[in-house]
Amino acid sequence: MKRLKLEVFVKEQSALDRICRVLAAIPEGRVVTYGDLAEMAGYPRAARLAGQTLRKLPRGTKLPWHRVINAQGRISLPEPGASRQRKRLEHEGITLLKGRVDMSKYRWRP
DNA sequence: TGTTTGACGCTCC
DNA sequence: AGGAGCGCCAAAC
Repeated sequence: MKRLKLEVFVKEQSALDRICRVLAAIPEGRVVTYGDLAEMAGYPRAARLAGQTLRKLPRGTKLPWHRVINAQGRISLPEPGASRQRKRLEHEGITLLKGRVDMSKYRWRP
């Protein structure tokens, strides 16, 4: 908890909290970029923070971490994670041509 | 308190 | 199309 000047108390939220909440809202069969994820979580221009945060997720998480790819439509996660991600994406009907997702088709923007 | 670190992104060329 | 260079920014040291 952090006390602000206006005598108001606000619950402090970590980037992990905020990013996880946005992450959970991404619909099946759609993707977002790291930049999108960060921005939607309230951290504009902090794309790297999104990646740094996803990296901390436990292996067994139910959150759709695999729906986050880079702005070029490519998987950024190094192997062996990349294979797991590609498999999960294809399982949701997201096709990768030449290792790339068609962003004009699958990118989710509320 | 200052530096380093990336599952990044954008602009050249 | 694809790579080099540089900017970005909260976390982790």
